[in-house]
Amino acid sequence: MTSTPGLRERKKAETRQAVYKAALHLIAEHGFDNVTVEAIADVANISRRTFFNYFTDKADAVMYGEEERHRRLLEKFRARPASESGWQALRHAAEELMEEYGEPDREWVLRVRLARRHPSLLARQLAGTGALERELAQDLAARDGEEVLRARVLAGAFLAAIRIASAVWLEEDQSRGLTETTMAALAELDPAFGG
Amino acid sequence: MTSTPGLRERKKAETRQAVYKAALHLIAEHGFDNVTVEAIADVANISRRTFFNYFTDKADAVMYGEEERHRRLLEKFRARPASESGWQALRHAAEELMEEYGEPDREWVLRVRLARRHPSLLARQLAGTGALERELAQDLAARDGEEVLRARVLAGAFLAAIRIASAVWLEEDQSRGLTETTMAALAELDPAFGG
DNA sequence: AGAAACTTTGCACACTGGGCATTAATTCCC
DNA sequence: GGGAATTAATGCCCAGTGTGCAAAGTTTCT
Repeated sequence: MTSTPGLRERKKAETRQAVYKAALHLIAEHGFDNVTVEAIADVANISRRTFFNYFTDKADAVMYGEEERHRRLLEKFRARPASESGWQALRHAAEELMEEYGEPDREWVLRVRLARRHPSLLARQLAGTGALERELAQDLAARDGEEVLRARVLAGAFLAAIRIASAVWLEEDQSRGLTETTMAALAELDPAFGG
Repeated sequence: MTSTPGLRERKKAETRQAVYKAALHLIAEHGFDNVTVEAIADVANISRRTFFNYFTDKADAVMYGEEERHRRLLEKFRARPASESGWQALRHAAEELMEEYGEPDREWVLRVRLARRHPSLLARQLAGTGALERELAQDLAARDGEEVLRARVLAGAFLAAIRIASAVWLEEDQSRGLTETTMAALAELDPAFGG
């Protein structure tokens, strides 16, 4: 796994990470509209111009963490044994993901809170989910030889469920753990896609 | 239905409509990035500054049609008899909606195509769906006395299904009609939410 | 080491979004 | 009907955005 990504690649990854963190924390503290790209670039030690080599805009930078999370989910899903149905694999992957990060991943909480309050962040978040939906659907179709339509509905419903579980947990009901709430949301779909 | 909305209100509605159509058609023809707000305002016979009194940005203007569609869906859903389950009411509302506009509502097709190609439009579209999801969930919870979590998952899965059906129909498979495809997508969820 | 490949940066520029003050239109009420 | 009050449209201004381009700086390859 730790082959040679090359110095260049490594530096790029570090910079991207630095910009993301700068964006997230600055914006969490001062509000989306009160932070300029320049301020973010500053904290990340790059020029304003370079910021735009990494991200298309502020929203993109703040929501980069979601992308990473999506990549992890996809990896975990793909690593599930072929004996599981697509739906089971998704459920297990989601479970693993939440165990991997601590229950409340602090950065994730920040992102979700910000998205809740700022339309352009919400939009970015949902757009990212849309991309993930397609990838999952493609894999699902390959895995079970499902119909395209069913595979996409399955992926879409799955992502809707985990997104909603997060929202409900975060803003309404933390009496249960996040994992528990998520599993409960997914359970609602079991009858349709097979437990 | 044609009570007195007042001249002022009527004019505002007309202007909004004019701006929306100008935005949609200009952008459909020249591409999102090749149309300035000024150009849109120009066609709609208002000043650039006034444009921003109606919409926050270009994406907002182009996607206004979706908002209207959402309002219609919500109305139809609310008008369904209380004897139907929430899920049934949603299905019937969706069916009615598609009958009301012609099978392929030309503006809708334009919007979906544009959204497919331009990230910021896609984001806007999905954000709009998110808002609708909340409203539906609230109504659903009131209707059946469902759990909040279940109501939201139901609404989320429903919207995912119709969105996906549209996408699949539009870009992959027009051998069936759009309505048929949508109903097929919803049918995948029947086992979870009751036919 | 030196050439090739790639990245960062500064600069310029058209466009954006919104605050503020002014002008124009509609509504309200006598 | 007409003048005051409300609300919308506009122009001006300005900080901020996103991107093309070319120069300068790094890393990679041999």
